[in-house]
Amino acid sequence: MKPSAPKRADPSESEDIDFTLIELLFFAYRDFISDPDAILDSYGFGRAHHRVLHFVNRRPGLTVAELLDVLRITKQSLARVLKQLVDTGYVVQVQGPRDRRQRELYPTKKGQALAMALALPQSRRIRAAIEEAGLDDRAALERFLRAMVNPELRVQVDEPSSGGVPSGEGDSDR
Amino acid sequence: MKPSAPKRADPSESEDIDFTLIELLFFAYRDFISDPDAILDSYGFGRAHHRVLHFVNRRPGLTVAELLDVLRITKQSLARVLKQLVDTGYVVQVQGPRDRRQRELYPTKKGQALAMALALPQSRRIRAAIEEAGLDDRAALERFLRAMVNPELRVQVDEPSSGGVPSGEGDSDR
DNA sequence: AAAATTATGTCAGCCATATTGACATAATTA
DNA sequence: TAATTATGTCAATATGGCTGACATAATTTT
Repeated sequence: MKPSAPKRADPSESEDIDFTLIELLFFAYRDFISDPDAILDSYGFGRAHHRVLHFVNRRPGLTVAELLDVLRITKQSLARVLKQLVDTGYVVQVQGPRDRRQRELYPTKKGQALAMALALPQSRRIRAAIEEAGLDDRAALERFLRAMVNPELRVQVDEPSSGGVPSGEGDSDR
Repeated sequence: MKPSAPKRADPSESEDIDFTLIELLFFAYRDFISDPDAILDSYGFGRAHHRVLHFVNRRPGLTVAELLDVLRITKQSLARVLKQLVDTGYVVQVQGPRDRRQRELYPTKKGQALAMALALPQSRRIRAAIEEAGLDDRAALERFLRAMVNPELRVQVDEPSSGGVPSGEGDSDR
């Protein structure tokens, strides 16, 4: 234990700032999304499409409102990318069974395939990093990341796929 | 050990994808940057300003070219935000001592203060998450994040503050 | 010394993604 | 029937990226 750091007029109560981890998070996340970015480019898609496709694939059958809630973007921002994904046959919208105003979103086979292709390099990067770091306690990493999320939003983090597969799914005409 | 997962036509070689950590990284990083975002708003700055100020503060005296290299953006993208930071007195540019074409970038007191204010909530979030997760091996987390970065770029990760403080620094008129 | 290269700055324009506010339609609930 | 809700859409705006071109000053090469 160090004999109490040199007294100085710090921000707040002379609290040390963890610049190292702040910076590492920046670099790590940037490279983490660079993998799918390259793939998306060749499809004419961007990160926004990735996010939408990811969550539609992970939580098939979620409604537009739920998706907006998870992504925390506005309806208008979603509209453009969602429309493109639907038009190009990666996502289908089916009328909600109980509430016919709702549109449940499902990935098509094509959508699932792309979602997988995008996730694969990310997953590999994570796996390789865990191994390289000799991080034997994977659960601890998961707990840490979960704890980084705002408490109010942790519900979303814990609810993966919600339901089954829709009836008509094969392809989309609209 | 499970008796080999059910055979299926997976991507590549039936590799399991770690959707959980992929998603957690998304949520964690989003909330991680939400803290400074709120502060930046009140200054009329955005994330781009944050990144510039962060690295100028961390590596005082770096040149424009070095900054571009770290941020991996173009000169034109940097120009806008850097100009604003200089004009509003958060960053100063001093002519390079050896090579007078270069502009060394330094934070002013004001700039240091803002950099600190932005880093503080992020650092606190990290600290709280480490504690909450009971992550006793902080070094392992650091190794993991470092391993997430592309090997070619890890040099940058490891080189913190490079030099001393410039001569005239107190404030800026231009 | 002249020529080539380098570091920086700047202009003009484009794209992706986000925002707000307003309004329309259909379906559900009160 | 009236109010509310879920979704979609229009118009306008902001931010932060991009490319390409070009200018200036300083350094390095020839």
